[in-house]
Amino acid sequence: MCPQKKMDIEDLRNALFSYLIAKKEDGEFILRIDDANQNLYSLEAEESIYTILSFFGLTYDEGPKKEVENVSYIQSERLPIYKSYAEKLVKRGKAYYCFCTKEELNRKRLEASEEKTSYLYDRVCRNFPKDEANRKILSGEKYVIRETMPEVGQTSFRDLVYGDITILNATLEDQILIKSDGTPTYNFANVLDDALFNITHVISSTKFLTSTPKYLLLYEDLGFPLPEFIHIPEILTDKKDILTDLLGQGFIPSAILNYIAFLGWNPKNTKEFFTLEELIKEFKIESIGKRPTHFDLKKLEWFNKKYIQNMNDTEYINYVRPFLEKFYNMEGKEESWIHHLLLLNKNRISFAAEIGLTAHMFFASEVEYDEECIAFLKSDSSIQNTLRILKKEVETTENWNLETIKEILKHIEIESGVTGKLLYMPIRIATIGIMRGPNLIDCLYLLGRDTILERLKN
RNA sequence: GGCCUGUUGGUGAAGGGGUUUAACACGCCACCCUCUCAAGGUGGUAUUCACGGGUUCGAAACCCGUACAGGCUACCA
Repeated sequence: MCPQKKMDIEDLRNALFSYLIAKKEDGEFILRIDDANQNLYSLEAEESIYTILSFFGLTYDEGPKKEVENVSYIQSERLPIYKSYAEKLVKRGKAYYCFCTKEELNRKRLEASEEKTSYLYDRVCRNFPKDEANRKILSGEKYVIRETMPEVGQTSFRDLVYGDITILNATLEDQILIKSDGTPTYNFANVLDDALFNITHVISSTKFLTSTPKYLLLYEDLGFPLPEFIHIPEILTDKKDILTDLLGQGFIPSAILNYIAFLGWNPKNTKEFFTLEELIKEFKIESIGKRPTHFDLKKLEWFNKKYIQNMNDTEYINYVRPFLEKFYNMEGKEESWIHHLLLLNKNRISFAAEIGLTAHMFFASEVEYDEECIAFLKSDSSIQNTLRILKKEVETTENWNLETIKEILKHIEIESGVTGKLLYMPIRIATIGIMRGPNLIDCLYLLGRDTILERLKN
């Protein structure tokens, strides 16, 4: 994991797939923090990795918390190791010191691009005599260590998702392993760490697909056994920080995980609900897709709604209540009232924060009618009479409960002679202020006698 | 510029030469239920698989081109 920006949806999906593959293969899921570049490091980002992984139940078997044989999984603490391996490669003739400056290289690259040709490092330092190189280094001259790439032939590997990938060696640059400040490049550090930690399955974004032959060559030069390579498709989104947003809106982790599992994978049957355990059982590397997928909020909302519907009442109340309390002041509200309100919205909301919208009518200090309401109130001559009777009935009702409210409605029906929509809609508009909402009787009950009389004043 | 990968409805996708008049799910639309909305139920929603050629008795599936998209081509990760 990369501690440069907060974990987002694609990082989570990648972690999920890695987790599933590790469990599937009876292996270990290892967390490594790739913070070799301290300039780009962000503490907030690193912490988000721990909190999010644990929040989603993707527990790692090994990670930065423990130290194993004095080796931490945080790269910055192991910088000397990379250097020593690079030196080893130099000794074996698989790598060499290079004294070319950035300026020189940039100039050459620019010239090449002006001529519309590609530039690969021209390998001027490749055949530098060793003792002279050592002399330069001793005298304090800056250098990088580059890998000696083969000039002819091709390099192939089998990706478990994308199949056989072949790259011409002539297109490979003598890649830098150790930068002039002595730190390893990302590519080198990763390959070395993966090898040193005996990583068997390298799962990464398709972004690294074309770099993989380079990694492969590094494994060979280093003399390590090759891992399996699994590249997984990109997730296309038009927004950033989606995950933070989702969590803020109260989306359920298991619902997010369930949805995310389908981003680049599917069970090849029509099953759609999966727990993490079921995913472990049914996930197959062969079923990972090749094409980039779009993140679809609507579908996630549907999943989340289904998860809400599957909760029992207690679970549900515990889930949404914090959000209700965040939006509205619960002072003086009875427990049973809060529960009634919450439950009334159980199959109306897609995610917890939506309670803020659906419960609005019970907390608004005043109701404002929109044009549709106003038009309706004028649509029939019986309406004013209905409301007049409603007011009278409410005023004379002592006990305010679902039963008495039902009776009130019955009385209005008899006295006014109207039924159906013409009976209910005016009451609905006059009390909750909108034409759409939950069951009227429940609404009236929750609103309470006083609020209703207040709203019926005008 | 070179190289790699991908392209099935608005979205996720199944299907890997013939039972496909392209499954299933989201979305959307209509209807039913109903005081309204939501939920639930029923149905509709792809003149056909990016395009053009080829192979074949037969192609969404195999091959070749083209287009488009993304990635790599950094002393970024």
